[in-house]
Amino acid sequence: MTYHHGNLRQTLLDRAAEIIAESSVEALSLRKLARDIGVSHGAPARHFKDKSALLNALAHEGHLRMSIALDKAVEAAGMDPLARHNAMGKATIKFALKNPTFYNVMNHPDVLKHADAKLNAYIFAQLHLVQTSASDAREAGWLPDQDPLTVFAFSTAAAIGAASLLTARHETDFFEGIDVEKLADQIIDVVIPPSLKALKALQEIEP
Amino acid sequence: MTYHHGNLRQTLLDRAAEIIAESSVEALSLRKLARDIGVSHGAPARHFKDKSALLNALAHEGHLRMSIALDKAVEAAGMDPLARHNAMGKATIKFALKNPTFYNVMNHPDVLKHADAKLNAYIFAQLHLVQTSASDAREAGWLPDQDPLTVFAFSTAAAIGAASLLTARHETDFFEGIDVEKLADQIIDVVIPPSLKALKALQEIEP
DNA sequence: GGTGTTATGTTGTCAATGCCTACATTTTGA
DNA sequence: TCAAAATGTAGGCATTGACAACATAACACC
Repeated sequence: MTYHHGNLRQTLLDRAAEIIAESSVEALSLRKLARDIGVSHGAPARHFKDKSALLNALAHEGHLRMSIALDKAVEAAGMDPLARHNAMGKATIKFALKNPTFYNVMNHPDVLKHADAKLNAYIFAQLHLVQTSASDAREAGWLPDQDPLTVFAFSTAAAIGAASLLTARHETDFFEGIDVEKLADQIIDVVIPPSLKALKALQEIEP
Repeated sequence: MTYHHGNLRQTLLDRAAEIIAESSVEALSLRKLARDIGVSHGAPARHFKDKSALLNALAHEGHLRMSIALDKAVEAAGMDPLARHNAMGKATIKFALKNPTFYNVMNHPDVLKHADAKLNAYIFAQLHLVQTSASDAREAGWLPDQDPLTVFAFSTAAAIGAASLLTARHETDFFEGIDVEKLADQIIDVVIPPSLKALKALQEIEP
């Protein structure tokens, strides 16, 4: 009856996300995906030239959602540059914890390898935002002795490292029974004090 | 003439590493691997039950080499717990930069997913070593206000995050023309002062 | 030195997959 | 209305991972 599916593109993306969540990126097969949805094995090609193209689209959607989450968190943090950068770091890890599927796709080596120009530009722009945020925090008094690039790379490394460490839920789970969200916040608070005020207080006490 | 290859197992591993270095983990095919070496397509099965088994073996070799590199770096750092932990962090990133192939295999999601018990145990043990190192540094005066788990997770996240950030050599190369080894060292020095003396000096100046 | 056993490699086969092409049906818009 | 574009189908092809049956080499033991 309905020869045309109507919204196959979105259905493909949704079901693909489900399959990846259940197993992994590698386990995703275009033919199985088509079978699941109840459409012929050639149909997906009309919407995604390639398997890479589909994963690319998923990664893009993930980046969109993540940047929205980060924006929101940063705005909620107010005007203090340290608070904003701190919030950005925490929000990054939180996104990874709450959206493991998207996060996995976004960081999968094969996906990154075949990322198209648009996706690459998006990633680049996002990194640039983090860089600016780090520089702002530095100019407000955070790590004044380090150059801006080091400060940026340090905070970025901590955030993505924490995300990858805490989302790694394979056999060797080092964080069994631990509140990883809380741990994530604590990590970021070590990276950058949660406010300019906290930074000053820290400097007063140290002698 | 020589119907038996003689050391097919090692040859497979070596050639596999080359192929991965040239392209990627996904691009590795058992049949192409066999063709390259000049052996029938069924031969690899005698040495590796599975494609996963081969990658597992490669990952294991990578972890072995890395732990040797870390041991060496830590011993060379002397007795100061801060210097040792600092050296461990730097050596981790350096290993990733100098052995991108092994590092990629070791951290590839598909490889981790199919890691056998032995490999998992090895990874677990390695993490435990880092945890001990972090605790020692903490007891020597580093970040005394944070709990040991936070201190461990913070330093580990920074190291693996820096490794992944600095080895990500895709289109969007944010670190074009930058001395990444130097940057890596600077990042780790922000994470943990390179010596107990440096830590004290830092605390004196701060007021 | 012969011989049975194990280790190693070969060949053939199968199902699954990604991608391509030719074709069918629906939708659209001038 | 009807031609063109969009969307879905069906079949085919080369590649791949895994398996099984077989061949040969290496080795241990008498």
